[in-house]
Amino acid sequence: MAGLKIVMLGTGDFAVPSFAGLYQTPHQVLALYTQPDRMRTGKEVHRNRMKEVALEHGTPVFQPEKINTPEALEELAGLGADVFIVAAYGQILSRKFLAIPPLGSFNIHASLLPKYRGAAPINYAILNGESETGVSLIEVVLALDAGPVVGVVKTPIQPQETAGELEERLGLLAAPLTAEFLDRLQQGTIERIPQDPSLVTLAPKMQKEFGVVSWDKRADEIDWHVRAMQPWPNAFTYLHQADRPARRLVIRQVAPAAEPSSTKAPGTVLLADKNQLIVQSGSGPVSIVLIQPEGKKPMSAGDFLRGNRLVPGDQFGPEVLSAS
RNA sequence: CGCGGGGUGGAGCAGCCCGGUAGCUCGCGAGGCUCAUAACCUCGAGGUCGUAGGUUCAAAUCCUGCCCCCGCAA
Repeated sequence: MAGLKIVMLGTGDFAVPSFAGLYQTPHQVLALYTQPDRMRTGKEVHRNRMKEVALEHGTPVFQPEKINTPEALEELAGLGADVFIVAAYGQILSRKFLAIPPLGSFNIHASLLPKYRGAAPINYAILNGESETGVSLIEVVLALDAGPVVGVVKTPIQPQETAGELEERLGLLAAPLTAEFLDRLQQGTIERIPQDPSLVTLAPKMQKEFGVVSWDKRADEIDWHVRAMQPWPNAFTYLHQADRPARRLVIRQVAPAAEPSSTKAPGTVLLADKNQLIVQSGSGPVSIVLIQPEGKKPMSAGDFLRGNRLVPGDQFGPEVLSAS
């Protein structure tokens, strides 16, 4: 039996293993749809690894500005695909889009649906201190990430895992799930399990302001936050010292600490010796492990303190401190 | 041509504006002190100051090109 004819729609690195894995299956990749190359960082065009994979295999690449225009849909329909696979594509799909493939459209989503519907499921799973997450394969319906689940794989979140690291791991887990699903789809043996509406939670897109560290949270919550914000937008705070302008600092890793106990305000530097930088949180001290000043690479607290004299009483906090 | 910071012994920084003997906190090595130590004291090794050129009696420092790293912005 010949394989299914597939059109892949995806942009993010999360989708790469699943996409590349399709070439190892009997199924046929007709085309890749991915976002236009307009994302730029400085002078360089942002790398689109999905596009690179497609080009390596001689697969046609389409990059319409809007997928839902009549012209784009007509072009898409003309490919004659059996099924669409969507993963981190970045565009909302219309009713007419969904009507095209005979076997349907399926989305690879990086959470255990119905938890964390939306653009940033991985970030929210870590932010909320979940112990477990995973990848869900769902049928695409008009409501965002609301379709029935047709496949799932779970994995524990590792103690120091950042959102970027977890995304990479989930991307790898998604590949066999997707390949195996396509076989079942062709055999007509898939099972659609509806999502329980009472368990739905949302994970809206990350924004820069989400990176601001709230020192009045618990130490473990600050750890979750710092990990959830990587690699973007990054957890950041401002260091306020007497007679100096505030400095913006990215916090890359923290760890709850045992000592010293203090009743100082959250954000207050409690200890700054040669190896340790300890700050008061909303629930005891928290140790800053890796820190990154503007224009510098991440460095250990010890390295940072060698070139930057901090004393107990210095304040971490928002850009402008409220009067104490 | 989006804005900006940086490249100084192994690490993190100062010095640059106002050119004139390479500095600070650590690390490393030797010795000392100590019951002992990541503590303390003494001594020491280690640097083409990113790179190419220019100005100058003299350049880490001023000027120009280039390379590399990073933050913001998306």
